[in-house]
Amino acid sequence: MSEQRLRTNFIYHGDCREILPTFPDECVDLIVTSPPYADRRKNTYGGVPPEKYVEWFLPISAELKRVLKPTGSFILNIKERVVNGERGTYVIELVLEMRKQGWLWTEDYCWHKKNCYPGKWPNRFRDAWEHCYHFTKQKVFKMYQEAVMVPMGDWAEKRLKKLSQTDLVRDESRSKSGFGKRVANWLGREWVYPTNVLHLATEVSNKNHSAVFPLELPMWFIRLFTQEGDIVLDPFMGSGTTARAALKLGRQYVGIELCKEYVELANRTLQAIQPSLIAESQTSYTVPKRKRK
Amino acid sequence: MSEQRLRTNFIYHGDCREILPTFPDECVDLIVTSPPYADRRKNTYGGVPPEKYVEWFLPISAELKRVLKPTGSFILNIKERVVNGERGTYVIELVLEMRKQGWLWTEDYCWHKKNCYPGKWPNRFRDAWEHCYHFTKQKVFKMYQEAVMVPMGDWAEKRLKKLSQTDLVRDESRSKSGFGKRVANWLGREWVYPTNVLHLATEVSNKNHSAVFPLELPMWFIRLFTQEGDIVLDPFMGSGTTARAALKLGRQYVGIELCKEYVELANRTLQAIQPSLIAESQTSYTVPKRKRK
DNA sequence: GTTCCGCATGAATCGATAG
DNA sequence: ACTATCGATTCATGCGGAA
Repeated sequence: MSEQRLRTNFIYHGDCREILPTFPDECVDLIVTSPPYADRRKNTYGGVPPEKYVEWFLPISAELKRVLKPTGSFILNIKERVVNGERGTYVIELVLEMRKQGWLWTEDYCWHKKNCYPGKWPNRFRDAWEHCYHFTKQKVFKMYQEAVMVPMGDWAEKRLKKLSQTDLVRDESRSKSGFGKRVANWLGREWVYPTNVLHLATEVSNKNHSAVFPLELPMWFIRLFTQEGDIVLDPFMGSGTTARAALKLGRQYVGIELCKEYVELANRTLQAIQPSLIAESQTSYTVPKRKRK
Repeated sequence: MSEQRLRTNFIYHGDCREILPTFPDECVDLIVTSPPYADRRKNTYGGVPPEKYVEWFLPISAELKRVLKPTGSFILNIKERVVNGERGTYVIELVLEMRKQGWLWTEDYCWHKKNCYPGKWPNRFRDAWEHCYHFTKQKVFKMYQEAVMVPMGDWAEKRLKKLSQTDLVRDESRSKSGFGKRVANWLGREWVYPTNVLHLATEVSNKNHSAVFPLELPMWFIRLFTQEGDIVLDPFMGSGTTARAALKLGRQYVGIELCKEYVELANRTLQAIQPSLIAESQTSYTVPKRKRK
């Protein structure tokens, strides 16, 4: 390719292993994704077996590292699948290998799924949590902690209800810098910082798509690691949850999705939210390779 | 040693690397422990640095595997320390190495610490969860799921308060098997199985000694993996929480603790709970090596 | 006896300072 | 430069004393 280009507010249709190399270096502020788990979603992705998972993912994480800005963050939502009665080790092996690639494993956020998948087994209970690994390129990165402050007391329970009613689009469109801090001041000391455990219910919504993560999950990380106008990438977009979250928060999204039906579904959903933004995506900027400073 | 012997309802004073080899093969039903985290508790333990942690622990886990019954379980409570701005990898490396030893990594329970340590940093939030790795020797092991059933509705929130007030000593001394189910019948309420996420607050009360994990934590696993009279081992006993939990639930405990003050503290606490049992420990059985059936 | 408030106390982590 | 120590930050909990 002669030059690398990034379309924002756009969903690429294709394999991220082929699409990502067409992106410029250091062009996105945040990556949030939930890749297909080992052996899952066989219909849509090759159904990577657990023993091949690390090998399959490493070239992708290398590209992700290239396209992420130095101060950016990469949130990887993943969980060890049960393989033959044991938790698979591919996830922790992946973490070790990504560190060898130069990623810093900064944190492991715990997503507690309040309503987890039902079932009963003789040797385990229902799995109600997943990792959200936080990788960065540098020890110093952008983090806007005030944007996710929560009411004093029971963050776990109360946050969701308050959030899903008011906090979504409107509050974000005011003056941005120091937004959270100002709220904190207004309310006195009623607001505290959250912990690294997120309590969110999965969305039971669409039947055709496997239940992926709830809108609140990418929203939380987008608030935490980006400012308005920043670019959020999801290389395994699925039905477009990350894009929806970015749009609602006034950020730009970039999605990649292999399955055409998902691309179309996501585009329809996004169009319904903000038609104008989607139209703009046709005119997004290009970045010549090696010309960047 | 000519014969290997196990004292139950007894706390050994010494290094578990030396004590464990004096135990017979396959003599305990459950191991629950929270070893000193890398570089923590320097005063009482050697303060194993992160890079030596795996090497230090592996001989211990090998002995633990030897003394555990084939149908038994090993619960390892541990958390990755932040080392130089990154999460340390010694924990996940340990998991990989223990599998090479023959352990099966059956599950990773998540302990959500409702009251985590305070603090504010530019790159992370407060750490509010820890691993409780569940290792077994076989794919089929003993698990009494009914013993930890919880009332339908909000297990997370309600369980703790109810438990800590009544559920402790008295309820345990009735007939044990099918405990949860029977209660369900009595009360005519809906009981469900829990998930693999435990919501428990740490105990801040004890002043002299670091609070380690709350009594509820070992109690939950002891209910889940043992029956009355079974033997529970904690090779890093600390102030005796695991022993207290075992005693309250009518199980036998075996503790090992390096620090003499902890041994004495634990013995005082246990004596206060049930003097007769402790006295009995002087007459516990011995098991000649190779003579067991 | 309740309820309410103040206070000490953590298996923490970072950044600055000192050796 | 690299390591060891110390101060600052922060909040859920359970206690004791007070209303």
